Amino acid sequence: MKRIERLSVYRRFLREIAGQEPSSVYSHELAEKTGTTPAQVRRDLMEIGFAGHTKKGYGISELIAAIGDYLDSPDGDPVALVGLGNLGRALLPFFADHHPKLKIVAAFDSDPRKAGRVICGCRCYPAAELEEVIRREKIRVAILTVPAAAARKAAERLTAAGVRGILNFAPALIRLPKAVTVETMDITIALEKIAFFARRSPDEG
Amino acid sequence: MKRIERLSVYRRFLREIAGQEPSSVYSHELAEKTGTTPAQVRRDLMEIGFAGHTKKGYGISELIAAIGDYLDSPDGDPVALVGLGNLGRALLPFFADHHPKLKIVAAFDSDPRKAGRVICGCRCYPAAELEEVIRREKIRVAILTVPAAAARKAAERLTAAGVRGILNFAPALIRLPKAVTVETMDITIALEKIAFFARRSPDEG
DNA sequence: TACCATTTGTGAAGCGTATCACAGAAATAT
DNA sequence: ATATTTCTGTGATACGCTTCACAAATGGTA
Repeated sequence: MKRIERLSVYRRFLREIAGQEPSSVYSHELAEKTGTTPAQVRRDLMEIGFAGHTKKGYGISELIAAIGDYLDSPDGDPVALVGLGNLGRALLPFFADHHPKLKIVAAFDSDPRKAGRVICGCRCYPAAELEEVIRREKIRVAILTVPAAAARKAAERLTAAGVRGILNFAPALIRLPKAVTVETMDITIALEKIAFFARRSPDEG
Repeated sequence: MKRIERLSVYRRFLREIAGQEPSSVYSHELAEKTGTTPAQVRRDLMEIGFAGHTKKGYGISELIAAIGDYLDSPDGDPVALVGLGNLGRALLPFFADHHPKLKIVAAFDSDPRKAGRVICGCRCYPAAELEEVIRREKIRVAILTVPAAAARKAAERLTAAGVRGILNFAPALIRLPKAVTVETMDITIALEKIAFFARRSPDEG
C-alpha cells in the first residue's frame, strides 16, 4: 500500500523539523515538502487515526510518535542481509547506525572466506548457517542481494526459516506464499522505464 | 506507467527462452513466468500493437523485437552515474557489459582524486565537468547515488545540462519540471514498508 | 458579539488500472 | 464435414487510490 511509504516520508521530514518552532505543521506544508497534496496528507493521517487541530495543524512530535506506533515494531526489527557481493557490501553502511528500528544483525554469503568477519558492525555467517541464525535471532525481514540464479532458492530458505518480508535486489521473479511480502527493486527495469520516458520527453531549447 | 515495467519483465523472460522450441508462447505461460495474469499480458501486447495467433500464442523472437521497438532508443542510451560512493561503485558492474542498450559512459564524483580513473570500463570525471560531459555525450539518463544533502543540486545540474530521466537512490525529494522523469529508489522506505507488512503476517506453525 | 479567514475531517466523485467474460478464430478430434 | 477445444482480442465492469468540495471548528479582528 502506497500509504505506508508516504507515512515513512512524512516522518523523515518531521524528524528534520522536530524541535524547531512552531511545534506543529499544516497539511499543506507537509504535502509541499514531501511531494504530495494536502488532501492526501489529511486522508493518510485520518487513516491512522491521528487528529489535528483546526487552524493549528498537526503536532509534530505527536505525529512522529503516531507514525512510529503505526509503522514500527515496538522493539525494532532485526534484519538479515543475504549476499555480500558489491551491492550487499554497499548496503551495509546504510543501516549500520542510521536507523533506530531496523538493524542488520546478520549477513550471509556462500563464500566461506567471508564468514566470521564483522563488517560495519554486522557479523557474517556462511550460507549453511542461514536457517539456524534466522531462527535464533528471530529475524523476519531480509534483504536479498544474491545473483539472480540464486535468488529463488535463497528466498525459499528464508521463508522456511521464518522470514516474512524480503527486499529483493536480484532481477528474478520470486514466488512465495502471499503471507510473505516481497518487494523487488530491479535496477535494470527501473532504468529501462526511465529511459523510455526520457526519450519521449521534449528536448530543452 | 506500470505497463512499461511489465514489458521489460516479459522481455527478460523471452530472452531466456529464445532459440528453444517451441518458438512461441501463450499468454498464460508468459503470465505464469512473470508474475501476472494472462489477461494482463494480452492487454499489454495489444497496447503495443503486437498481435498473436489464435491457438499458437505469440512469436518469441518477433515479440522480443516488438518490445525493443517500443521500449528502446534505436541506438541505445548513454547513461551517467553521479556519485561514486559505495553504492555508486557497486552499480557500475551491473551495466558494464550486460545491457545492450543502456551503457554507463561517464561517472562523476566531487572527490577530484577519483577523476581520470576508469572503473569497469567507465571513465570518471570531476563534478565540475558534469555539464560539459553530459552535453558532449548527449546523455539524457542519469543514476544519482550522492548523499541526500547533495541530491537536489545534482539533479538540477543534470536537468539543466539536458538530462530527462533520473534514477535517484538518495533519500531526498527531488522536485523538477514534469518533463523530467524521476524515479526514487529509497531503500530505507522500502524496508520500513516490508517490515510493516512482515509484522502483520501470520506466524508460521 | 458578530464576522472573517483558515484549516481539519470526510462523504462523494473521479480516474487510471486490472480483471472479467465472451465473440471470433484456428487447430484437433470424431 | 462437423463438433470440440483452446487460444486471442477487447468491450465492459470492477476496484482501489486520489482528489474534490464542503460542513464544522477555531483563532483572529472589528
